[in-house]
Amino acid sequence: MNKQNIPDIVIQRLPIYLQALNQLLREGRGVVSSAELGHLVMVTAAQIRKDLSYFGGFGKQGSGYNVIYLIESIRAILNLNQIWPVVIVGVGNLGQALLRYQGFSRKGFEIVLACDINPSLIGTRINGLEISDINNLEENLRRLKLQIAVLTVPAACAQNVADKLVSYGIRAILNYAPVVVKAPEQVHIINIDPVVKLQNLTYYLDTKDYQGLDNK
Amino acid sequence: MNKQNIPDIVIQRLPIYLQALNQLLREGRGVVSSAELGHLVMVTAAQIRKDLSYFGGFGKQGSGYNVIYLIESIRAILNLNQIWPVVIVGVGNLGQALLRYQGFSRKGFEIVLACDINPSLIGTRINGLEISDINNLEENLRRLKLQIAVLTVPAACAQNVADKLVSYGIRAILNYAPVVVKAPEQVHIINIDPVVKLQNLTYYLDTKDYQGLDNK
DNA sequence: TAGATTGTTAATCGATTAACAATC
DNA sequence: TAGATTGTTAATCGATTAACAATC
Repeated sequence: MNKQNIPDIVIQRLPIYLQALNQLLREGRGVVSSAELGHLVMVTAAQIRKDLSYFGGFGKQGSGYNVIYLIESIRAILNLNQIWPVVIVGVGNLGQALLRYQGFSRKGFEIVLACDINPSLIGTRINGLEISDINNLEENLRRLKLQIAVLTVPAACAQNVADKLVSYGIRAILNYAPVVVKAPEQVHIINIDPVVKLQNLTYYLDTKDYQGLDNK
Repeated sequence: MNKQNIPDIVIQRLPIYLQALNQLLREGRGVVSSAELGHLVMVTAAQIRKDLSYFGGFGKQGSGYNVIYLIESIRAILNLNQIWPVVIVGVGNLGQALLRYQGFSRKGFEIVLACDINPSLIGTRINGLEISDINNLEENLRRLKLQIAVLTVPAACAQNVADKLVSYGIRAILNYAPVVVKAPEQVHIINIDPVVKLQNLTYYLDTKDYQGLDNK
């Protein structure tokens, strides 16, 4: 099975399956059927089986999937059997919060570098990590050989910073800045501007002062 | 045009178009073609025209779309011509960061309520807002008639808190907790656990200590 | 008018689901 | 063995793209 052939949308669902499987593990469950797992993550049983079948057969007819074995299998597929070092670029409110967030290290992502352009931040420590000067970014990235960057800079400089990150070897960017950041296709980018997500939700809500221009 | 018939995925793209259009507006651009807008947000020109056509015709043959008019049209479609009050539930690291984040209010989302279960937080102020007791959530939500909640509580209580939010009238949830939160179908939920997004990216990266179980 | 670009239809592409033989 | 559930194929469904008449 070739990595190229597997739809992105299948890969996107795997971490969610993993989340549910870990929950089952904590509850002491040994096996789970595609029907039950599907119920937990809100997808059909057929979809779960189809998604997994891209990578092989992990279940047993008649009983279902061994929870531990499926967890280990998905972790292997997603390359999660290692600690991934991460850089946070931009230590504003969001960047600081992510630095303090315990969830990353608990799940195998270690923030090993945080940088900013603000002189009053550079040299200070947050959660034990010293904030470095963004002007030393190239040197630091080349030394640490990082592949993953979390981008929490203002919109105005996001593309510029992203270009630099890519030229210094970054291969994956989690972008919180409110712009669509572009990069060569071998670089993977996920955009998660929270405002975009909220603006998506408001479409479905009742509004008090609707001033529509359309025929909705 | 019936709201039911429009694919969710179309609605998801509208805020991104808006983002790019606002950028064009700042640059002083008066009109833009579907080809150029598509280039900015990495979708085809045909898709932009198709997406917009669900709501009406906003362009002019020969020249393209008036930037200001299209911004106003999309804002109307997404119900953005009002300030949306929001509650943040759970004032840990992430919740605190979002409270301090300026991007929400700048884009029309005002955090009017923040609550937590931790007695040492309740009564303190962050960014001018007093943290309230989560035990008063029902009373506060009924009074403020909020429809949007940002969920930044630990995974273990996320579903429980979400159930309460729904029963108190919340209709949209932006969920940062690392679990798939379930709700009746008239309640809209977007999950944005950052770890899930990172786990998606690692699939595509080079790994040093691969221990695969599969045939990739 | 000539050139450009929309809005829309039909064709294509890809993802989801249903169904069931295989088999635990 | 009987019952259950997988893995996979084929059918269906839905989204994207190509093409072009309409028209600015």
